[in-house]
Amino acid sequence: MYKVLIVDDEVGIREVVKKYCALEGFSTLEAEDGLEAISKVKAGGVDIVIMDVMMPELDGFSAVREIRKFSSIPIIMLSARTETYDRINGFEIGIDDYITKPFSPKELMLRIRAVMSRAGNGVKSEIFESGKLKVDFTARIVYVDGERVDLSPKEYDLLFFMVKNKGIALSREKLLNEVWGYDFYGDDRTLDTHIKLLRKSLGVCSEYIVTLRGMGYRFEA
Amino acid sequence: MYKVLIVDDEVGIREVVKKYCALEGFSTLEAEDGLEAISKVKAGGVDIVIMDVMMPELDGFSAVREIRKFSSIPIIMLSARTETYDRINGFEIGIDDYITKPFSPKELMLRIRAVMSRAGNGVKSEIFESGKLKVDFTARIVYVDGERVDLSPKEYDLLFFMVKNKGIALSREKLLNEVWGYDFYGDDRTLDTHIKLLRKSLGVCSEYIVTLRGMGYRFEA
DNA sequence: ATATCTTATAACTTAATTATGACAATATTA
DNA sequence: TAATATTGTCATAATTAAGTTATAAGATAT
Repeated sequence: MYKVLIVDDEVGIREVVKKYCALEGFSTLEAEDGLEAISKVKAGGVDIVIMDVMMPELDGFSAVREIRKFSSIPIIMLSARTETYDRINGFEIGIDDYITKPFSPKELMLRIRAVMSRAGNGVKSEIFESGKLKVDFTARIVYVDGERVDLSPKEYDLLFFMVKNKGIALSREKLLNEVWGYDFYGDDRTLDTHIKLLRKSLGVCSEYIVTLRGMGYRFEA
Repeated sequence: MYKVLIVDDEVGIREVVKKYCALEGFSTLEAEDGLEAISKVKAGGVDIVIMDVMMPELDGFSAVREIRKFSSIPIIMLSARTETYDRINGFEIGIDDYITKPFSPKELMLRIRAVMSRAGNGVKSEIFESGKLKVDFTARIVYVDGERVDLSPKEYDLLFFMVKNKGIALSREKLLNEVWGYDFYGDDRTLDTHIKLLRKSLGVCSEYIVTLRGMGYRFEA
């Protein structure tokens, strides 16, 4: 069943949206500010977020920016303003639709349905999957054996580069240049260490990273 | 460098896409309507087109139809509608991908890259194959009789050099210089030993390495 | 055929490369 | 700012490969 997270500091707005969601057969979850919203999305189980722009603690745009760091969940913004600035800004940070206050609950429901179907049918994430490993490049999420695995930024970068170049022998130099940048002149063992960390994070999938002695590594899946 | 032609009548959208292209290292060109788009594609130098459907003068679909008469350039459509009709119609006339507004620029960039790599920027393996031996230089993998064989770095280097110079008589001196380096003054038997190891690894394909008594070796395949 | 030269092989020693754990420096987040 | 997580460095261990030596096997020429 669809779960909608309603984020607004005004309880009146939350109640209205909640009521209409119930009529449509969606279950709901509420949050009073951006921080609460972030932790509820992180906790999982949420399918779509309806978020107000103006809120105490953490405003809507900032909250979306945070959420987009770890999730590609559909987000619809509620904005009191109609200016182009908001629209552009919103799309830039990755919202899926916006609606200006005052809005008719009917219209909001229509938008929810539209975004939902788009998320399900149209827009597909770029995903790599092989064996027990699944890498969602769009959401920046990695699953090992069905379980979600948290990787550090460098681990992500390293894994992403290797997966994108799977089956290709990658020299240590190439990896350092591409993942760390051409201006990195660090320790010889830095790459080893991060390969070690990545392998540890990947658990049973660590074997996909093959050591090519005297050369570098290759990702095989 | 990649040049992206952005076709949209809304300057706001053009600006956002332009900005993200810059972040990705793509240079951009703009057009306000279909007619302008056609002439800019005709002028050349464009690698990919991002085009809105709804535009004055000449709409996106009509413009694509025109462009397809003289060019197979990758085209991604921006559509405000989600209806199936648009999708089908779009692919029919030869677009490469479509994305519905509102869209996240991040996703657009992913699509651009996907279309780019599909258009032929993908990595092709450099492979040598003869009889029962197959050498994948890109993956750095050797197959003998369909089975994968693990070679040590020196074995790889030696094999790669011999395969690259197949059919040519290679003196011991030449081999030592090229594979070991001009500064190597080692034992006389070092080369023998590695030829032995390589032959052992190659199994039934060991006969491809022919001994030229008093001279060196030749790779025959 | 056999003396002589060249190459092949096995066993061994040395060298090089990668993996790892501990820690310090740095950046992030609450 | 304090707490936390991430990144980079270093010393050292583990692993794998390379090089050397002695000897055997095989070719070549006389």
